[in-house]
Amino acid sequence: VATDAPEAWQIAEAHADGAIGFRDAVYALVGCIPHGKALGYGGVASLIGRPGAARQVGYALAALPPGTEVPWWRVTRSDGSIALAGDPNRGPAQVARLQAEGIAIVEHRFDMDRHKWVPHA
DNA sequence: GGCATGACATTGC
DNA sequence: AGCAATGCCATGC
Repeated sequence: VATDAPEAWQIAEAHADGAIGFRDAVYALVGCIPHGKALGYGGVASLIGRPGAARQVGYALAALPPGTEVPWWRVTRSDGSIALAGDPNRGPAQVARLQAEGIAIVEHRFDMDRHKWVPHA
Protein backbone atom coordinates (compact mmCIF):
# COMPACT_ATOMS: atom_id res chain seq x y z
CA VAL A 1 0.00 0.00 0.00
CA ALA A 2 2.08 2.88 -1.25
CA THR A 3 0.27 5.71 0.44
CA ASP A 4 2.22 8.94 0.65
CA ALA A 5 0.59 9.77 3.97
CA PRO A 6 -0.02 7.67 7.10
CA GLU A 7 -3.53 6.33 7.62
CA ALA A 8 -5.74 7.76 10.31
CA TRP A 9 -5.80 4.55 12.32
CA GLN A 10 -1.99 4.42 12.31
CA ILE A 11 -1.87 7.83 13.91
CA ALA A 12 -4.44 6.82 16.50
CA GLU A 13 -2.40 3.75 17.27
CA ALA A 14 0.83 5.69 17.56
CA HIS A 15 -0.83 8.09 19.94
CA ALA A 16 -2.32 5.22 21.96
CA ASP A 17 1.13 3.69 22.27
CA GLY A 18 2.45 6.97 23.49
CA ALA A 19 4.78 7.15 20.49
CA ILE A 20 3.48 10.63 19.70
CA GLY A 21 1.74 13.26 21.81
CA PHE A 22 -1.80 14.48 21.36
CA ARG A 23 -0.75 17.57 19.48
CA ASP A 24 1.53 15.69 17.12
CA ALA A 25 -1.27 13.23 16.47
CA VAL A 26 -3.52 16.15 15.56
CA TYR A 27 -0.96 17.57 13.15
CA ALA A 28 -0.39 14.19 11.53
CA LEU A 29 -4.07 13.53 11.11
CA VAL A 30 -4.90 16.98 9.79
CA GLY A 31 -2.10 16.45 7.31
CA CYS A 32 -4.02 13.42 6.04
CA ILE A 33 -7.10 15.40 5.10
CA PRO A 34 -7.20 15.43 1.27
CA HIS A 35 -7.62 18.51 -0.87
CA GLY A 36 -11.20 19.74 -1.00
CA LYS A 37 -12.19 17.90 2.15
CA ALA A 38 -12.83 19.15 5.68
CA LEU A 39 -13.38 17.81 9.15
CA GLY A 40 -14.81 19.00 12.44
CA TYR A 41 -12.68 19.40 15.55
CA GLY A 42 -14.61 16.62 17.20
CA GLY A 43 -14.06 14.44 14.16
CA VAL A 44 -10.32 14.93 14.36
CA ALA A 45 -10.36 14.15 18.06
CA SER A 46 -12.35 10.97 17.46
CA LEU A 47 -10.03 9.72 14.73
CA ILE A 48 -7.12 10.22 17.07
CA GLY A 49 -8.89 8.15 19.65
CA ARG A 50 -9.83 10.91 22.05
CA PRO A 51 -13.49 11.73 21.41
CA GLY A 52 -14.46 14.64 23.57
CA ALA A 53 -11.11 16.33 23.21
CA ALA A 54 -12.40 18.56 20.44
CA ARG A 55 -11.32 21.70 22.24
CA GLN A 56 -7.79 20.43 22.49
CA VAL A 57 -7.69 19.97 18.73
CA GLY A 58 -8.27 23.67 18.38
CA TYR A 59 -5.74 24.31 21.11
CA ALA A 60 -3.17 22.27 19.23
CA LEU A 61 -3.87 24.01 15.93
CA ALA A 62 -3.58 27.37 17.63
CA ALA A 63 -0.01 26.46 18.50
CA LEU A 64 0.92 25.92 14.85
CA PRO A 65 3.57 28.25 13.46
CA PRO A 66 2.56 30.69 10.67
CA GLY A 67 4.36 28.95 7.82
CA THR A 68 3.28 25.45 8.76
CA GLU A 69 2.64 22.79 6.13
CA VAL A 70 -0.31 21.46 8.10
CA PRO A 71 -3.61 22.20 6.32
CA TRP A 72 -5.27 23.60 9.43
CA TRP A 73 -7.86 25.44 7.33
CA ARG A 74 -9.54 22.12 6.53
CA VAL A 75 -10.61 21.84 10.14
CA THR A 76 -13.86 23.60 11.02
CA ARG A 77 -16.70 23.14 13.45
CA SER A 78 -18.82 20.02 13.20
CA ASP A 79 -21.70 21.95 11.64
CA GLY A 80 -19.50 23.39 8.94
CA SER A 81 -19.21 26.88 10.40
CA ILE A 82 -15.86 28.64 10.62
CA ALA A 83 -14.60 28.85 14.18
CA LEU A 84 -12.26 31.67 13.29
CA ALA A 85 -14.94 33.68 11.55
CA GLY A 86 -14.47 36.44 14.08
CA ASP A 87 -10.71 36.42 13.78
CA PRO A 88 -9.70 39.31 11.47
CA ASN A 89 -6.44 37.54 10.72
CA ARG A 90 -6.88 33.83 10.25
CA GLY A 91 -10.63 33.89 9.61
CA PRO A 92 -10.67 35.35 6.08
CA ALA A 93 -7.54 33.38 5.26
CA GLN A 94 -9.21 30.10 6.15
CA VAL A 95 -12.32 30.92 4.14
CA ALA A 96 -10.19 31.85 1.13
CA ARG A 97 -8.22 28.60 1.37
CA LEU A 98 -11.36 26.48 1.53
CA GLN A 99 -13.01 28.28 -1.35
CA ALA A 100 -9.85 27.84 -3.37
CA GLU A 101 -10.28 24.10 -2.86
CA GLY A 102 -13.79 24.15 -4.25
CA ILE A 103 -15.79 24.45 -1.06
CA ALA A 104 -18.62 26.94 -1.35
CA ILE A 105 -18.84 29.04 1.78
CA VAL A 106 -21.80 31.26 2.57
CA GLU A 107 -21.96 33.38 5.70
CA HIS A 108 -18.88 31.67 7.11
CA ARG A 109 -20.50 28.28 6.75
CA PHE A 110 -20.50 25.41 4.26
CA ASP A 111 -22.12 22.01 3.83
CA MET A 112 -20.05 19.78 6.07
CA ASP A 113 -21.94 16.63 5.06
CA ARG A 114 -20.89 17.26 1.50
CA HIS A 115 -17.23 17.90 2.19
CA LYS A 116 -16.65 15.84 5.28
CA TRP A 117 -13.61 13.62 5.01
CA VAL A 118 -14.15 9.96 5.86
CA PRO A 119 -10.96 7.86 6.06
CA HIS A 120 -11.46 4.54 4.30
CA ALA A 121 -10.62 2.59 7.45
C1' DG B 1 -0.31 18.27 41.93
C1' DG B 2 -4.03 21.59 41.51
C1' DC B 3 -6.24 25.59 39.06
C1' DA B 4 -7.59 28.29 35.16
C1' DT B 5 -7.84 28.55 30.02
C1' DG B 6 -9.72 27.49 25.43
C1' DA B 7 -9.81 27.42 16.84
C1' DC B 8 -15.49 22.63 20.52
C1' DA B 9 -19.88 19.49 20.98
C1' DT B 10 -24.45 18.62 22.68
C1' DT B 11 -28.68 19.34 24.77
C1' DG B 12 -32.53 22.05 26.28
C1' DC B 13 -35.54 26.17 25.79
C1' DA C 1 -34.11 28.02 13.80
C1' DG C 2 -31.25 30.53 17.02
C1' DC C 3 -29.37 31.34 21.75
C1' DA C 4 -27.75 29.95 26.39
C1' DA C 5 -25.96 26.66 29.61
C1' DT C 6 -23.08 22.49 30.72
C1' DG C 7 -19.68 18.89 29.88
C1' DC C 8 -14.96 17.26 28.25
C1' DC C 9 -9.86 17.20 28.14
C1' DA C 10 -4.97 18.43 27.08
C1' DT C 11 -1.83 22.51 28.18
C1' DG C 12 0.61 25.80 30.80
C1' DC C 13 1.62 28.10 35.23
